[in-house]
Amino acid sequence: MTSRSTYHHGDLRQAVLDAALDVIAADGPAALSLRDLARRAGVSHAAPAHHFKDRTGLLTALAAQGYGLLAETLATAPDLRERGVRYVRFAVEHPAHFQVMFQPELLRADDPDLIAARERASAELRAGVAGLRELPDARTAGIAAWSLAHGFATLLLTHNVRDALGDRDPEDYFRSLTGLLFTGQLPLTDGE
Amino acid sequence: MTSRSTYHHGDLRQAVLDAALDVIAADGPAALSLRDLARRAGVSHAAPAHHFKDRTGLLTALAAQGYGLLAETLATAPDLRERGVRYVRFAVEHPAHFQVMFQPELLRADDPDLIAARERASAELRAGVAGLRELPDARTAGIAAWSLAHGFATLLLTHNVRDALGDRDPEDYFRSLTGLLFTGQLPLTDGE
DNA sequence: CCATCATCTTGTCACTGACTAGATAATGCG
DNA sequence: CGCATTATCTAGTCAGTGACAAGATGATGG
Repeated sequence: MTSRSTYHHGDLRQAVLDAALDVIAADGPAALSLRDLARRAGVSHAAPAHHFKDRTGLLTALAAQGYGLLAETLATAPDLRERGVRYVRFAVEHPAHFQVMFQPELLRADDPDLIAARERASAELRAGVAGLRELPDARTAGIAAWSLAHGFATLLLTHNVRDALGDRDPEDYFRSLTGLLFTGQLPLTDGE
Repeated sequence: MTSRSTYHHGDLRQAVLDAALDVIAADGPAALSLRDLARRAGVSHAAPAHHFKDRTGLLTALAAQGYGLLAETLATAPDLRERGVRYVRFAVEHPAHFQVMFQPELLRADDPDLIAARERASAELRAGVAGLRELPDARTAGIAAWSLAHGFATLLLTHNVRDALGDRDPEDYFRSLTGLLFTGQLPLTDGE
């Protein structure tokens, strides 16, 4: 990849995005360097800027891509619990996307692609509780379910549930979490 | 603060930590520059390095401080629900600490102070479910409660629940979340 | 066939983190 | 009290980075 016969790369945009995913998954967004990505793709140090304008542009493109993937993943889930499971699965399978999506300081908030993709994912999240008509406040219920899945996914990626997990599959573990919570087995008060 | 009569600053360590909290709360950890912090404190660009070794050292010190604060906050909570509420409150009142604490790539994982402080906070989290003797698996219950609080706190700080929140107090909203979840009002399957 | 445009290169600038050597103050030990 | 040791801070330097500008190369369409 270091030497190239053609002057043009061919698909530099995707090559840079893929390389960025590797770097971020390994060492986080802070370790990401446009010049390093350029070296990996075998192009000059300023080439990536033409596709993403700047560092923020690259991260914004990644986040938009992530929201798109998440929306796809959620779309075909049969019920609310499965939506949660797929949310967790998305975080595990696309850790770099997930990290970038939820660090707004790294992104250009007014980017049209980002806003559109986020809205698609958001609609899928809302769809998960839309059918629960007996609920007084579907939106609050949605936030509750989202919080649970997002929190577990985040703690998973930040290595905070390793001991509890053991060698169990994260998705299975999450299923048992929902079972514990939603059946009212966990009392809130008078614990002692 | 720019000019200083004495050669020594007096309390440069805390001054740098405080300035770092401001920067991170405003623009995230990525916007943090040791040289900028030095300028704010009115010292030379290399002075902070003596207190924190490097950038990672500074962030690790912040994280350790954060875990200490969190442990203190949780210690006096009367029951599990109130522990969750205080977890959310901590995230709102100390957003910079919270962000840094849960980005392991930014930290020195083997730092003794960090490990000790994290263990103190972890013990307080476990204490929240320790009294629930009727539970088959207190550890899993702890992860469930932690996930919910952590997820809500994270979504709060990343501006993902603004619309749902309106002008309500985040803590109150979280209380209603727990009420909704733990009483089994939210069916998991057959949503449609 | 040529004009236009997208893509890539080269060169440059200010800024940053990390390191080194040396200056200055505080501390403790005889 | 005097002096050595240590903690703290300054000044200088280097490689790496993001951003920008100007120009080269190749593709595309009228």
